[in-house]
Amino acid sequence: MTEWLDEDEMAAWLPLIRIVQALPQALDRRLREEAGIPHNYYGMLATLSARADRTLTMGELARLTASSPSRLSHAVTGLEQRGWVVRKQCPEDKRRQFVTLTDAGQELLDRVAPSHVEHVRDLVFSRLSPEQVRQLAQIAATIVGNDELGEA
Amino acid sequence: MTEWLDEDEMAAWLPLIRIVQALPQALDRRLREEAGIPHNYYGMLATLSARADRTLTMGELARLTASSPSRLSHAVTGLEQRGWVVRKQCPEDKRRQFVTLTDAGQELLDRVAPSHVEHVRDLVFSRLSPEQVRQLAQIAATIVGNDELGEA
DNA sequence: ACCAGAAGTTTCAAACTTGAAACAACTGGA
DNA sequence: TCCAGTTGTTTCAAGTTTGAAACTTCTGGT
Repeated sequence: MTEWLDEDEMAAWLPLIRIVQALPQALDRRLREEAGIPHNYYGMLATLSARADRTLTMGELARLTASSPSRLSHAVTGLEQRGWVVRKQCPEDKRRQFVTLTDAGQELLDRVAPSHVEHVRDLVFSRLSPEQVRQLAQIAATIVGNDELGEA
Repeated sequence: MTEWLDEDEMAAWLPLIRIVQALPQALDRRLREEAGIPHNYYGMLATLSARADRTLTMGELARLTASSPSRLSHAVTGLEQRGWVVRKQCPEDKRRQFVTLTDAGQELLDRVAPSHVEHVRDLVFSRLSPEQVRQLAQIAATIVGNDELGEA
């Protein structure tokens, strides 16, 4: 017997499902206008940028950005064509490929990040109390702790 | 001068961005296995099903599911080919099209819904306290209240 | 009644994503 | 050493999403 969602859960689920649908779309649209790339491409660049050497293997980057291998391969091809990342062979294990953020990629991030952050603030944090921000951090961390949603 | 995200906001943002990326993917994959349709197609059927006459216009359905007109048009074409919805002209305003969930569509929902609900519970609610569920409902409703994310 | 503009929907071409299959390189046990 | 199995990545074909442009129908002002 399946247990249905109760009233409180439903009151959380309906707006949450709306958020996971509409939030990435809103971020996507803005980033496409400003940088010509989708939101998760931006996430890939930002993830590389957070590394000391701006470098990760394809597999690590796929895991960190919750991307399928196939999707990441296509994405990196696109980013490489625009000159924002480069691929390099891993000398120790020739199956692997390194991906490195280029200077041009870093410049793109530097240019786009301020407006992106402002957008995030507008969409998510502007109307939440400091208390709610802390609650959200707790809740979101708990949800992400689920194996299927994959720990970053 | 752009204000950067503070520590608490960052602690909320990182897992939240992970959720909006990974949660729809997880729901998608399961629904593709069980029903052969993506998650937002399921959302369209469920939205129609919640109506007394199982009917909405294309525009209303697009708004309720946060879909672009173009995307909805393609989606409804696919759902129509599988026999789960039908289009009908609106007699009062011939620009509009009604979309109605068929019996076959309702049967699909009835068949798939229990496992889908269980999945949602697994991914989101299983580890949250009742208090956190209420907090999440508040927070999510506030975020969805933002105009750009569109009220349902 | 006319007609400019608005509203609702679909079509178009290009881009992105998907799972499965193919491919290449490493690993460990016989 | 050999070779089955595993791991990391790319290719393939099919399906989905996108914004813009096209199309049809309605509305309000003249």
